[in-house]
Amino acid sequence: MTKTYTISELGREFSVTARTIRYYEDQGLLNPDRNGLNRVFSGRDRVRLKLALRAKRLGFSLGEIRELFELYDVSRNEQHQLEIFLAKLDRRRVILEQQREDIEVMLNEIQFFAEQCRRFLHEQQA
Amino acid sequence: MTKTYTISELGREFSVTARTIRYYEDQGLLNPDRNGLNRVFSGRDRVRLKLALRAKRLGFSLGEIRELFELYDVSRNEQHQLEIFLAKLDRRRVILEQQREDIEVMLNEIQFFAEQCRRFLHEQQA
DNA sequence: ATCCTACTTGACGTTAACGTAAGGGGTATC
DNA sequence: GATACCCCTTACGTTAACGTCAAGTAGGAT
Repeated sequence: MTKTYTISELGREFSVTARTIRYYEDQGLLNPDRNGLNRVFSGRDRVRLKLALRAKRLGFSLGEIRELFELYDVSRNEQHQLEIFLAKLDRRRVILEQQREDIEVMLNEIQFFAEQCRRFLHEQQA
Repeated sequence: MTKTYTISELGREFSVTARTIRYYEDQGLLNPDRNGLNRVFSGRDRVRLKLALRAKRLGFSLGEIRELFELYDVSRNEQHQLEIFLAKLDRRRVILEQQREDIEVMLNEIQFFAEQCRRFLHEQQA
């Protein structure tokens, strides 16, 4: 008996609504079992939801996320598939590295600007 | 005579359509001058467009970007404004650091998985 | 004069990612 | 047996960020 989850349990854990989770199932990101009508989510579903939400924070669309999941599942088959997958991974790696650089720049800007603000506040008090 | 730009020049430089640039003006991110009907963009507009696009890549909405621009402009006034601004900066910093962590995790996963794929491909060839 | 090109202003269309409301089933608790 | 939850499906509504015409203007080149 591996652990299972209800829709509201997962919603609470990851701060998303049931609607969102149903939508993700609809889009092929999750594959819960059923107990009658009720969804029964596995640990695998939970991991996938977690991965999906992280990817979303990084600007992946749900379609892209599903693609990655599918490739992840299927890619143990054909060499050609693997090579395509590697290329996709590489393209995404480039984007991520660009994003990382963006973040560095922005964090620096924020810090610099916050510094300026604090200095200004100190001058006012003197 | 400081340098100016047409809408298509900026579009070319940053790989966005004229529609996008007009939309950004509409949303208060850019303030081009006019020569008759035609927009004339300043270096300041160009910088703002660049900043806006970077922020967008990081998941800022256009509304948030405008807010930051406005605060950046106005915040030299009141202390209270500055403090609010600092708080906003801090909230965004937390989000950015979360994103940075997400990216690190994802880049590691990608590298690990790519490694697996390559190993698999080598086995196939042997 | 006309043609080309770049620019303009509407205004309606589109997509993703949900929100929300309506109507209903199952169970356990008072 | 009514109340209270939790769950379900169906289906229409919403928002952001543009795309995509249509119709018109303004300036040079031929």
